[in-house]
Amino acid sequence: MVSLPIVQYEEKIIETVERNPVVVVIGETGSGKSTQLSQMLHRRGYGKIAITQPRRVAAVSVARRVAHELGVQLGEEVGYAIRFEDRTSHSTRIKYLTDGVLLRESLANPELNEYSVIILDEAHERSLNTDILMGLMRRLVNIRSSDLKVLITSATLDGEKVSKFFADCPVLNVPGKLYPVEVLYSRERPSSYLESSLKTALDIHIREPEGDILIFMTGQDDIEKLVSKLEDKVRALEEGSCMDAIILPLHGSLPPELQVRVFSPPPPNCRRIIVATNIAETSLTVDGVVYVIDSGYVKQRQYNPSSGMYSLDVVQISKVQANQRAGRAGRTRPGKCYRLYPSRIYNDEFLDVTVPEIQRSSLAGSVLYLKSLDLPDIDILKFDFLDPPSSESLQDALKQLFLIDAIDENGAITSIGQKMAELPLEPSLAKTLMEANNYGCLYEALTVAAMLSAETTLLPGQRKTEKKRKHTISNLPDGSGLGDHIQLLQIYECWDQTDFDIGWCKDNGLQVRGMLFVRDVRKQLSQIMQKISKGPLDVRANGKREEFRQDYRNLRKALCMGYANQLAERKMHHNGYRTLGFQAQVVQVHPSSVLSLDDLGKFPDYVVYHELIATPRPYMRNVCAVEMRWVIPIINKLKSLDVYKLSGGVHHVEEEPEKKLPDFPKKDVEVASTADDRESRIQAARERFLARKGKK
DNA sequence: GAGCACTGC
Repeated sequence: MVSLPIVQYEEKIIETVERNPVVVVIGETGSGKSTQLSQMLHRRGYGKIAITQPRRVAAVSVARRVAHELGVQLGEEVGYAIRFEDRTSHSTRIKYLTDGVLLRESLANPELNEYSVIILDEAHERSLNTDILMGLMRRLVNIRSSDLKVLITSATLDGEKVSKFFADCPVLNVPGKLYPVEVLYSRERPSSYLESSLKTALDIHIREPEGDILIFMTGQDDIEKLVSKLEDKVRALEEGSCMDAIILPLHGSLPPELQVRVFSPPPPNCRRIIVATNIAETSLTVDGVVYVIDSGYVKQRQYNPSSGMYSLDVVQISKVQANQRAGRAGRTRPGKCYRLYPSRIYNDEFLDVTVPEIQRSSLAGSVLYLKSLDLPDIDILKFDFLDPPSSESLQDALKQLFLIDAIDENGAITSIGQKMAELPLEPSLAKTLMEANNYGCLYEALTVAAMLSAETTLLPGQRKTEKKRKHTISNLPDGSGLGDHIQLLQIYECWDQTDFDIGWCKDNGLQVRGMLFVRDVRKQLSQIMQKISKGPLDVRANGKREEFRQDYRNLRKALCMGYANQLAERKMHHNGYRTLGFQAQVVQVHPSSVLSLDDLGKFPDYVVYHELIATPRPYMRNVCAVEMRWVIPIINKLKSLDVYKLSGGVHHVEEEPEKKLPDFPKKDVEVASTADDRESRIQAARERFLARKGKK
């Protein structure tokens, strides 16, 4: 422990913290910042210390290590708090928590008086929650100037910017403990990064001394292709010409038991070649890696506020990401990083920092959260944060919130909106629960909301062999033809009837972890509903359920009210739909949907959808049939909407258009926002094209 | 008739 670089800087750090309310600490990998900063401040007698982490596992493992170093029982002086699990007590002085948990805490106590020190760790990852916390911290240090210290840890390329945001606070540099990594660039960008990765990996395997190889690819498809090509080539090598090799895929939808294979060391005289997504960038650390191959690409989910549509695009990584990837080669000894792009691309085209999540997500939930905090001294609409989102994105959020009565026509939060903010759900689902409580179907709505919260983790990732699973398995219910929400409800109820039998999940191809998560979420939502609901609460299944089962009318009505901004109307003579938002989109029901056709081969006239996804064709994922008479009042409300009033009478569009993408190295950023959008769409299309070419 | 980077309250 004494060998950690940060220990030598203790005096300097303490001195700087004593003199300044905010300090930025640049601590590279291996500096020990996550475990040591809190202990230093604790030793100097500061009161309760909160340290946020973007990931649950990190909060738990770092807390465990600190407790061990201090020789105390975990949960006593040192503890952690993550969703569903609070291991702290009255004696806790050092508390590790996920940034989401700290946001929840500040909902109950906006001044966070409990803490003397708040450390936002890994701020350079720019998670949505960390960005919001940074905005709140800027306000908090003014209000609690005498008794609060804030530390923010970040990466080299971002430090000055964060410092500027906090009134030019001091920046301390703490070196990391990485071995040198030699970076090698390609002369030009390869026409196929898959082939290029293959060739580079084989070259390393044949020529270079022992040490594992880590290859960064963009997704499961490419990983599987590369793994099988590598296996062929390695098998074809002449026996005895070089050491053996095992090839391991690593990505998020791999079942956990296959993921952990990368943690067991290879047999002697054998090299491991790990082909991974960016899960290996931060979430999982593979020991023994000496060579890194970096394609320079990543798959990124982005939200388009003008269409309300998500897309998953292959985009170039940022410099911070490239350096993080390279660093994975130098953890145990000096290593090499092969970048499959020229240094010119790195210098001129890569952004310094990954585009923050706040500029890539729908902000309905965040805006509702901030409004519910009721901070008179902060202008939410200016989003006075490190990288403000576009005004278009904010207006989209306001419109959504207005349509579900979370805010009134002047943009002020309503009492129902206040309650919705308490629920750890996106606003549309929170509203669905509130409506369901009125219609006597909260019991079912809780299940639907919980199932949707876990949706992506329910089905296992081996889709090659089980492609048509959803349709071919007959034992799973089909939503009675009414749509995917109803199916999700029915699936959970089947599981409930087996007394939550693990074997039942396995038999039906459902991820056990995912289903257990659903049960936890459901319980949590139920408890919060009990807390915030003053009137009678219908959380237990009671009699009269049978007639309800027929068509789930009330539940579908509640969903319709909750998803008021996610409605679609079928086109006259075919099964395409037109969304009823502000910019009508022509979309299709996703082919995986269980929504059924009527006798004439037609889908229902109206549906609500959980999300729009461009893949690249536009689809509605998770749809539910609703009735026209429920939809009409919503359409009328749509007509009455006045965005100008919602935004508090301020024209934000004209205000600061150049702030939209502050970090793009493009010189011609001062174009109108529509042209700007077009530009980025063209850019995205170009990258998709390149990525497709790479796959061939 | 078709597809899914990674987190998290």
